[in-house]
Amino acid sequence: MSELVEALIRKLRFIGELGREEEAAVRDIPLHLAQLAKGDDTASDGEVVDQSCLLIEGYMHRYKDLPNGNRQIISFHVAGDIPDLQSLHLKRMDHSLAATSASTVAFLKHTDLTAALRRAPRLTDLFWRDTLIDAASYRQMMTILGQAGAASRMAHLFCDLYVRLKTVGKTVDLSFMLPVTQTELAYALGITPVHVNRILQELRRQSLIEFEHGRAVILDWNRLEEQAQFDPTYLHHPYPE
Amino acid sequence: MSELVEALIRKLRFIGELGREEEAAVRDIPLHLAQLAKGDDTASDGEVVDQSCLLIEGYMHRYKDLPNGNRQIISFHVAGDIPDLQSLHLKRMDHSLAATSASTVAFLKHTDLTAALRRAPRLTDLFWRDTLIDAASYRQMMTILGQAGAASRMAHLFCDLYVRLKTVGKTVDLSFMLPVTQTELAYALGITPVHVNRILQELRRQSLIEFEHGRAVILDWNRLEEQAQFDPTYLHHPYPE
DNA sequence: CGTTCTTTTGACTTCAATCAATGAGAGTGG
DNA sequence: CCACTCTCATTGATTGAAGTCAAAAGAACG
Repeated sequence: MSELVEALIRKLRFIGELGREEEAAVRDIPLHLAQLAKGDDTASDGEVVDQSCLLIEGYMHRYKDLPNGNRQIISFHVAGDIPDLQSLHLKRMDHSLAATSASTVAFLKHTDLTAALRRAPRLTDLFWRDTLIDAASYRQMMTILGQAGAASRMAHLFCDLYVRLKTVGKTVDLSFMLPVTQTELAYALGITPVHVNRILQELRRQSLIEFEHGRAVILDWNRLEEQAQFDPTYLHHPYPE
Repeated sequence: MSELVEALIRKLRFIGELGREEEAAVRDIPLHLAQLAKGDDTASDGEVVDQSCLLIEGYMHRYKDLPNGNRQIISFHVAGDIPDLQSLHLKRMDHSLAATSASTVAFLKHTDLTAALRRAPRLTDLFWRDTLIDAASYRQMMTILGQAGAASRMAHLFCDLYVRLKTVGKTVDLSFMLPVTQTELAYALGITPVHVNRILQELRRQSLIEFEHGRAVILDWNRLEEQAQFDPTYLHHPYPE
C-alpha cells in the first residue's frame, strides 16, 4: 500500500530536505484511491473542494474555459504531483483538473493534510515550495505565450516535459510518452489544432522532434532548446547551479 | 514608523484571519527602507536573494526577458504587496522585479520573515495563501494570453487593475492612476506598442476606456467586463461568494 | 467493419507585426 | 524664453503568422 506514495516522497526529496518525521507524516496520510477515465474531472472551476488529488499513475492536466468557450490548458502533471494542492488554502477552484489519460489517483482530505502539516511542521515549507515552483512554471508559460511564436511554444513544451519527466524516470533516451491529441496541444499552446499539425510537420522537417501515436521523440536537444529559448531556471531543480 | 506596514496589514486581513499575535509579529518585522527611481530593479533574474520587498508607495512590476530580448511583464503591484515573497522559498530569482514609477519600498530580510512565521505560525497560512492567489492570477493571465485577442487582453488588464486597486482604496469612481507607457502595456499584453496604441483608440472609440497621461478611466464597466471575459473568481476575494 | 475520433491538406481571410515617418510634450540649457 | 533633445504617442503602408472553413484520409475502437 505504502508504495503508492513513493512518487510523492521522491518528489518531496527533490524539492527540499525531507526528514524522518516528515516522511512518516506523509506516509501516514490516508489515501482514498480512485480510477479515472480519460477526460474525467476531479475538480471543476468554481467548485468548493475539501480534498486534493495525488496522481499515482497516468497523466492529468489543469485547464480553464473562458465564457466564449475557448479553453487553455494550464499545465500537465505526472505521477507524484498533487496538481490541486493549492485548494488546501484556496477552497474554491478557479480552474478545472482532469485526467488526460486513464489514471490512478489518491484523494487526500484537507483535514488529513492539515493534520500531517501540524504533526511535521517542516513539511509546510516543502509543500509551500512545491506550489511556488508551480507558480514559477506559470510565469515561464506566460512569457512563452506572450512572446514566442507557435514553433517556439511547441518546442518549449517538449523541453519542459522532457526535463520534468526525466527527473521522475519516465523518459527513454530522448523520448517519452505523451498521451495527448493535437487538439489538446493546441489548448496548451494557445494556437489552433490545424496550426499545431503544421508546426509539428515543420519541426519534424527540421529534425527537431517527432510526435506520433502519443509518443514524443526529441531528435536534436540542442537545437530544440534554442528554438524554445529554454532556460530551466524556472523549474528550480536542485542540480543545475 | 509603524504606519508603513498598514497597507500590508490591510491586505493580510483581506486574505484571511489575522489575529493579534499575527498582527504583532508582522508589525515587529524590521523594515529597511529604500527609495526607488522609475526602472530600478530590486531583484534580477538569476540572482540569489536573502530578502523580499514590501511595496509601501508607488507601483512595481515583475518581468522576464527571453534570450532573444523579448520581455514579458508578469504582473503589476501596488502598496501592501510583497511582489517577491516567493523568494523566501525560491532563493534564486526566475524573473526580475522593478519599480514601475518612483516608489518607496521596505526590504524584509528572510531571516526576519522566518522569525515572524515561527513566532506566529498561523501567519504562514496567510503568506502561503498570498502566493497562491498570485499563482491564480498567473493562471488567468495564461488563459487570456493564450485565448484572447488584443482588445480583450487590454480590457482584462483594466478590469483586473480596477478591482485590485479598488480594494486598496486607490480608485476614484471608475478611474485610477496607471503610470505606465504604451510600450509597457505592450510588454504586459504580449502585443507590440503600435498595436497597443491602435487598440486603445478602438476601445476609446467604443466608449469602453480612456487612457491618457498615466490615468485610466473606465467608461462602461459592464461592456468592458464582457469584452474582457472578466470573471474575478481568480482574485479569491472574500466577498463575492 | 463500420463508426467515430484524429490527423492532414488546401484555399482563403484576418489579426497583429513590421517598417518608417511624423507629431506632441516634457524637460534642459544656453 | 526659446531652441534642442528625448521620450512617448500616433499614423500609414506593407508583410507575415496564424485562424478559419471545408473536406478527405487515416487510426482507433467497440
